[in-house]
Amino acid sequence: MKQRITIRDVAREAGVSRQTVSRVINDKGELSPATKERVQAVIRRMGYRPSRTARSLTTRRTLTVGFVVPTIANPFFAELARGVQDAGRARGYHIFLCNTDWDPAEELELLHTLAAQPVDGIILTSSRLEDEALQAFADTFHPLVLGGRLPAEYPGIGRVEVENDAGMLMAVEYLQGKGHTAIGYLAGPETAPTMSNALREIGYRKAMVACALPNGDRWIRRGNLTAEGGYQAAMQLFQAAPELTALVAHNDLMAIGAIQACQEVGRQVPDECAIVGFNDIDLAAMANPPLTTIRLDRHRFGYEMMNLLLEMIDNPGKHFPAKTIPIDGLVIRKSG
Amino acid sequence: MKQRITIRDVAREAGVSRQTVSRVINDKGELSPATKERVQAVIRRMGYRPSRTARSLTTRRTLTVGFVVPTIANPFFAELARGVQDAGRARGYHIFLCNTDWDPAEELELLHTLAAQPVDGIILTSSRLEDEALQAFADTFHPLVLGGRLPAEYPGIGRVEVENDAGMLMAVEYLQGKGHTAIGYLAGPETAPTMSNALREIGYRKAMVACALPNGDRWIRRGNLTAEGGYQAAMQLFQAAPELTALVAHNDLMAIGAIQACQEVGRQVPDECAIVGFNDIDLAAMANPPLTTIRLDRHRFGYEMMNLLLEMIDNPGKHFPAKTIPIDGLVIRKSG
DNA sequence: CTGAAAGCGCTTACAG
DNA sequence: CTGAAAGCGCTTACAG
Repeated sequence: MKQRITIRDVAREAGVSRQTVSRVINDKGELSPATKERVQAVIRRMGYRPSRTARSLTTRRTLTVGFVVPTIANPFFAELARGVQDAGRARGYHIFLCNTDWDPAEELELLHTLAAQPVDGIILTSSRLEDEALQAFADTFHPLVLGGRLPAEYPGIGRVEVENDAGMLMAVEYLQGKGHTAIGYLAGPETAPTMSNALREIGYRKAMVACALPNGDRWIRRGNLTAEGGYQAAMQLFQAAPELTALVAHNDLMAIGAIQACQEVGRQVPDECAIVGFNDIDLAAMANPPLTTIRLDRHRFGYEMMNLLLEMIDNPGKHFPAKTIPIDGLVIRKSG
Repeated sequence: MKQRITIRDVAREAGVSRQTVSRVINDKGELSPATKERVQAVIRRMGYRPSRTARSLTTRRTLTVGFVVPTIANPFFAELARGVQDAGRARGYHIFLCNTDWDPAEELELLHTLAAQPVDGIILTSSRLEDEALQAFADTFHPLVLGGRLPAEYPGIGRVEVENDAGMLMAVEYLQGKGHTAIGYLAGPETAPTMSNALREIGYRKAMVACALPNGDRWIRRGNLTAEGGYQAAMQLFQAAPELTALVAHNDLMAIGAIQACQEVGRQVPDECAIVGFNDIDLAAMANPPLTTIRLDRHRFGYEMMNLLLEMIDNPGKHFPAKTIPIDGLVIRKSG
């Protein structure tokens, strides 16, 4: 790398002190227009860019946040990431991307690494950590924003939740309206009750009860939150509960896998098995048949998480209530 | 945030100088086992973690690299990102994720921002920048690794390319073997000849010539590199060239969109229109019908880019030849 | 085997 | 409106 141009070089060249240069790059304090302009000209000419590292050391701000997801290869989290970045960009924030692969131990390790990085804050989605572990971490580092799960309030932890119950109710009511009574559920792996998988599954169970539909564990099968996982869970369900005429999936990827499973066992979608997804990822419209799904604005979700984090960074110690991302409604396409 | 524990605190607590603490955390220089152990105990007890920022300022290493993609919402780039991260993890490297949305101006701005960040190196995929702009940037900052495009060799620029020609030849030969002679191409947006879109399109054209098949612009339509883009390009092609019996797509997402288009115009896949994708993203197997596609190991691609970058970081000034990621072959499923 | 000094490139009070 | 001094938390030579 070439010899770095520092604030000292600019100062010498412009015939001012380093603080003056600092003032013009930060647009802070009173400056005579003349010197300001002169310094700016020198900066442009020399191609000077202040070192973020040096700046971070004194300001204790890194303009960097950690964004932790199970896996960025899942389009849902990728779309979330875009929202996070867009919200951060205006403030000059950069994003450290981290994947946990759903492993709680890995997740905890990552959090500590990020804290030492250091970052100004962390957005943690679909955490698999127990509430106690999260709180212990928050005691040593904050702000921390949790996306998609909803533990008890705790200082230093911001929460952004999804209206899972409302979404699931929409899905089940819609299917019931179409005459379905045996509606199964493709669930994610089993987790503690405040984690996102569980939250959505609870939504399904509540919805079945609210619609006075028979329900219980026998119409639920678990799988990874991928198309492959949905395929396998659906295959098991067809075996165990052939009476099912409709399936609601934890997410669109699993729903796409379920379509695949129907194809394989010779069930026509939607006539012999209706399928409803959740999230409405970009790909949902391109499934075959196109997916009927509950729409959640992923970009907005990411955007709100980042905005909350930024507010927490700007107002240390202040408490913010949990934010809720509304369901945008049911998008009716061809699968159900 | 709590009061930071610094090397000074540890030194005082352990009754040694700061340099000694520095030596034990970096495992560098001679230390008596006794002091080493004592200092380590204090570090553990106090929960000390060295500040990366401070360390970066003196070492001029940030253990951070920039990873620039058109959009992480495309699963191909997301899978690449996993490979990059996995290669970096062992060395303690973190990844700054950046999206350009295919905009060259945005891309250039991002590169400069990353350089000022600063990062130890940058991986740039599917760059839309002209060779001159890339070289001018490399003059001020390196190492830089380019993925998927292949400009002339240039100091400070590492290159990792994909065997587009071989892949396209496989696809076309396979289709020809199935009796197809009218094989269309779903291309990405038009770009300069060294950019990835163009490279793959050239591969298709060469393959058609090599197979002595009729070809030319009339069997090519462009679209965005998304399922939606593939859908639209395919619709145009069905209109303009109904004689086509097979379609090769720039990537799997576009191929999935093409299946959608077939569905819409009532063409059976693969009987009335065979479709072959490229990359074999995770989702390809879950398309309906499952996608026949050219397999490229995305994880390996990402991994190799990061490894090359790491080698360049470790050996400044040294020149490395372009790496080539081989095609893993044709994966025959149901769409073609 | 261990320590004192200087410095990385900035910003933050404090003067004037 | 502008500058001199100190400091952020480390590491890098240099001594001894």
